[in-house]
Amino acid sequence: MSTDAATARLAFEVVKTACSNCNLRELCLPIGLDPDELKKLDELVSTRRRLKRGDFLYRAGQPFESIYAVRSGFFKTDVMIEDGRDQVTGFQMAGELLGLDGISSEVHSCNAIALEDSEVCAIPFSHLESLSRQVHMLQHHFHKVMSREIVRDHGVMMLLGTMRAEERLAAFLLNLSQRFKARGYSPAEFNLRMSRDEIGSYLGLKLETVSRAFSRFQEEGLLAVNQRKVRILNTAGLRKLMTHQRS
Amino acid sequence: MSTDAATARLAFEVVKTACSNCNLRELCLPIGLDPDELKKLDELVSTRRRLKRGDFLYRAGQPFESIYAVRSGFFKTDVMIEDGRDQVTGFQMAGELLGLDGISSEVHSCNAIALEDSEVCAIPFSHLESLSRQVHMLQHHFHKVMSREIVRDHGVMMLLGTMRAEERLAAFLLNLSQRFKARGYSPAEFNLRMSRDEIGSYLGLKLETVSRAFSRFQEEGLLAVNQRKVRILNTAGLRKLMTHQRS
DNA sequence: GACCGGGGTTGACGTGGATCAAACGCAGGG
DNA sequence: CCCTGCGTTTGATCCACGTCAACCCCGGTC
Repeated sequence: MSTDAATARLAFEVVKTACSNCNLRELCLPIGLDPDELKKLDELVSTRRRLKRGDFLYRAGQPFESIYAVRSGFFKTDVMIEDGRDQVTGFQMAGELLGLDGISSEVHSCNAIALEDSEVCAIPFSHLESLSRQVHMLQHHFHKVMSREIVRDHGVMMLLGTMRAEERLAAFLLNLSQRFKARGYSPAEFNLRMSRDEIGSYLGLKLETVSRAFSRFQEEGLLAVNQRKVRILNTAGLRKLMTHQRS
Repeated sequence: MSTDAATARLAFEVVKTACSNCNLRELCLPIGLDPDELKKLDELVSTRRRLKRGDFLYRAGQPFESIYAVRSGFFKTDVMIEDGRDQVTGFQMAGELLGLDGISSEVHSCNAIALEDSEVCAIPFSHLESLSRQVHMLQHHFHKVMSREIVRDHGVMMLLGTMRAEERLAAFLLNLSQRFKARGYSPAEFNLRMSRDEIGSYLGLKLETVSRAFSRFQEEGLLAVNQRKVRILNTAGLRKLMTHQRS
């Protein structure tokens, strides 16, 4: 490879991947960093990966090296046990991190799969650790992100352990809505990137139950559904349903 | 307070709380630290707290300042929603950390309650962050601990989302057994520190269902139960049951 | 030793969601 | 244009677990 070509390619990538001009920086790792610190982070986040719908970002069992920030697109993560049963553990959208599960054993413990054409920034974990030794804000923010993931998981445990089908779906939809909103999209109208089956797996329900709950919400005027297109008509109604004491 | 008395008390506490001579150090934060680094950690872990059965270590909503290492005893953590439903999110025993959920919002997001008389080491979080900027192994190990918590939560999601009652209980008992074993206790015979109701809350089941599952295991010769005393008679049988394809 | 209370067990019955099955609708391909 | 296939919807039936209720067991108290 000629030096010129290499330089050009490099320059191109650096511009493209710079956290400092990424419009997700307020949602992603760089929160609260000053321009100087941001520049250091830019150096760290050097590689990008494009994935097509259905591609695996990583698989359970593969060695862990990097965590990934979703730059665009949509992912799911799932875990599997020997007998073939699997559980979707989360859906990730722009600005969210993937791969934190791999730190503990240096091997990924779940699969991460693109639900639509997507792009991620790879962040070599050892570099992240060494940079976060220098940049306090980065260190602290990274800890917050991991902690937030734990809190989120507790919420899912609550949902799976104590809520009934319609409450689960309502909670799920409100959560999606709020995350779309945080990214500047309409909180009321969006396209689901996942199938009924994937929603069911996440919520601990069968796809038929998910479908029926959607139909019921529609009958009750809470939302309009057509395949994967969802429009929320009554947010308060959903929220009320979610916290509704059983009978 | 006289200087002598203060010194004496201090010396006493330092000895008592020193990670360097704690027999849990291979299970807890100090893993892999050299003697020099251990000494720094000793300085950090300055305060201990004793709790009686039923005491709250912290409550949801309280400001987060420290994480806690269980030195002896047994805890549960739970989250609650407005309508009063609650979900036990975990049980913690010696060497395990409590409070990681509080990092994300600087407020605890769950309750931590002692299930028996217990003792914890408080680790001021800001100090931990600054020490882990100096001691790479500590930093790395702390990240592993947080990640392990995430992986554990995914396991619970799997359990709640896809397993049936007896599979859940089997998984729960095997997990406890393995953790007792790691601490030098018998993996086959132990006392449950939690009630049927608390087990049920953790496993997403009602207490009657838990009780029935225990009885069934006993009938099948998998274990001997008497109130909270459990003896596992057939580990392989439990393990097989756990992964048993439904139908 | 009688009483009491809280956790645990067991039984009878009800029900929410799983399962099984059929049909629909939309996208892609010939 | 029709055919094909997959994801979704809807209906009928089933069953695992929840609910309700009685009873038991054990430890603590007077």
